Order: sequence, then C-alpha cells, then structure tokens
Amino acid sequence: MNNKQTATVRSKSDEATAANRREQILEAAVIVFAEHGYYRATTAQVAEKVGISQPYIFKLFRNKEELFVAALERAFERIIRTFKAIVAPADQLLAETIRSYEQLMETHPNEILLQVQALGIRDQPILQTMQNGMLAVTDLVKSKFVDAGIRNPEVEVSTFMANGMLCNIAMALGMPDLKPKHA
Amino acid sequence: MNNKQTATVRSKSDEATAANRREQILEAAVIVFAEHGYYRATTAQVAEKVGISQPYIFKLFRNKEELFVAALERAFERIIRTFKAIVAPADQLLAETIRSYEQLMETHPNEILLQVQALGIRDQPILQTMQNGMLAVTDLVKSKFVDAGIRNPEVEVSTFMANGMLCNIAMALGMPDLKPKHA
DNA sequence: CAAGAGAGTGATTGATCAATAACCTATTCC
DNA sequence: GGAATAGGTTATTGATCAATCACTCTCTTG
Repeated sequence: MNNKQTATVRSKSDEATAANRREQILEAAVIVFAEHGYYRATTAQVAEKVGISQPYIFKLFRNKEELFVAALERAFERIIRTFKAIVAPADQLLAETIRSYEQLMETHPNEILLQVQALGIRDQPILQTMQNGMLAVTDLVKSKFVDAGIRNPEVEVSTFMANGMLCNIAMALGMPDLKPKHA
Repeated sequence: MNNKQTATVRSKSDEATAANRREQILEAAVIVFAEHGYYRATTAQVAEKVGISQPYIFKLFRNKEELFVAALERAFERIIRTFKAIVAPADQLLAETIRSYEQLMETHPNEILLQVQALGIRDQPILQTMQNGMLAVTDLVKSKFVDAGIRNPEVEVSTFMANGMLCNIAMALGMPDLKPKHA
C-alpha cells in the first residue's frame, strides 16, 4: 500500500496544487498585509513567506488588489462563521458573543488587524468588500439578537460593534488601556 | 497710509513667509493624507494643492514622515481644543460632548479621516503620535466627566470613545447606517 | 515516446516617488 | 555695490515594486 510515494508521505494539503498554493498565499498575505498595510506590503514579502517566487503569485491572483480582497474576505468569513456558531440563551447571548470575538482576536489577530488596515483604503473593490463585510456582520448579530428576543436589538448591536471597533483599535495601536470598560 | 503696497493689499496671513507656507502645506497635507493615506499620498500632490514645487516641502519639513506627524498633531490639537471649550452641567455634559464631536466631524472631516488612516501605520513616530493623541483625548474627557461628578466615569468615557470610533469608521467607509444608535 | 498540461522560476521593465543638488531672484542693509 | 538672507525652482537620482515575458522541469497519458 501507499506505493505512490517512496520517501516522503505527502498529504492532500501539502501537495503542490494550485488550490493549495492559493491557500498558502492567502494565509501569508493576511499576515503581511496586516503588518504593513496594503500599499506598503509587497508581493515579494508574501512570496517569501510562502517560499515561492514573487511572479508566481500573479499566476494565481490577477493582481495585488485581488489578493488583498481575497485575504479580507477570508477574514470576514471567519468572523461570520464564528458568530453563526454561537448558541446561548437570551440572557447570555451578548456576553457569549463578546467572548467569542475576544477569542477570535486571540487566535487570529492578523485577520482583525487586516480589517483595521482596510479602513482607510479608497480603492473601490476593497471598499466594497469592507462595506459588504461590515454589513454582513452587523446583520448577522442583529438577527441573532432579534431571534433571542433581546430588547432594543438595534442599540445593542450598535453598542457591540462600537466596542468591537474600539477593541480592534486598541490592539492596532498597542494601547491595551483603551480597551472597552464594561460596567 | 498703506504705502508699502501698490496694487494688492497683502495681509499677514498671505505673506509668503516660511511660517505661513508651513501652515498652508499642513492644511493641504491633512486633505491629501486623509484622502489617499500615508503611503499612497505623494508630496507632489500636497505641493500642487498649495501651489508650490514639490521639493520646497522639504525645506520646511525634514521628510514625509515629519509632515504626516505634524498634520496628525494638528488634528488632535483641534479635538483637544474643542473638548476643552465645553461647558455644561453634569446632566448635559455627555450629550454636549457628543454634539461637539459631531460638529467637529462636519467642519473638519479630513482631520478625522486622517486619524483613521493613521490607525494602521506601524512607523514608530507616527504610532507614538497616535498613542499620545488618543491618550490625551481620553484623559481630557475623563477629567471633565470626573469634575462634573458623573457616575462610572471610566465606563462612560470608554463608551463615548467606542461610539466615536464607530462614527469615524462609518464615515471612512461611507456607511451612514453604521453610525451609533442611541437608546 | 511525443505531446501537452501543470507548477514554477529568472530576468526585466516601466512607473512611481522621496529626497537632494544646484541654481535663481528679490530685498535688505551695511 | 556687494553680500547676506529669504523664498523659491528645475533637474535629477536612486530605490522600490507590480507586473510581464520567456523559459524550465516534471509528470501523465494516448
């Protein structure tokens, strides 16, 4: 058995397929863009992190902008997935949502920083991705709050988003004291 | 009288002194940096707005980074000045502070956008300026709340900052619906 | 085994920009 | 009148980078 390989055992996820390379590039892109921002990050830095040549990135992504958009979408997808997975009684839903987000910030800080980086970008496709992402998150949380029968869902969602943003900014600026204080 | 001038009457503020030029450049820099971000904005764009040559900027500012820092400091100074000027009874202080900030966002949107642009920048002097600015604003508002005898000043300030940030982001992303909803 | 597809690279290019160098022009004032 | 001084300009340079081009290498398969 397993006679296709001689020395190394190669699992599906480290086979050098275009699809796997795309994933690796995206993962590296999140880190590099989060660290340096869209305009200062270079495709060469992303390539180096993956261990491929810089031009190869352009075989899998049309251009730098598309790479950034794909990375940003990946970040929003994780947030959406995380919030969708929350199950909690009405009186604990808000606390549980906050806890989930705090955990996400610990496990995937670069995806959060990527969004902070994207806040200032005026490039239309990137701006559109940000708007779609923010709207999707807001709507999802709101529907969860509504379904749970929480009073004033609009206000609660807004407050949640505001505190989340302050949290993001506190992290981006390295100012832990700026983090939201709860009563 | 006024025999120093023949045709045009030149007031002190449009005399071509280095100090006046510095001010004009700073004003243009706020706009250009707010619109395009630190890395994408060019010194040539700033120069064009002022109506001077690009190299002349470097006679008045050591480099691009120093220009950005000066523009950012100017933005924070206005916020501080605005908040310092507020006088209101305890039961109206929060509402009045919010109103002041909303007005500032209307009169000087570019100074707010500049700060959003600065959120992602990792350059040490710029980051330091952001940290100092955010801390100064937070401390000032807190001392106002404390002096007015507001309960839970820490929490109130934090909530105010969070909503302010959400407001900034709503503007930056062109998403008016994202603006904070108050109960 | 030839032909093609898939994965990947090295070399280069064309733009873009911050920053410098060298120079210009008017005014002041000894 | 000549020498600072202040306020500017033109031309240039040296880096940096996204993106393209022209290849190579290695399977697979009819």
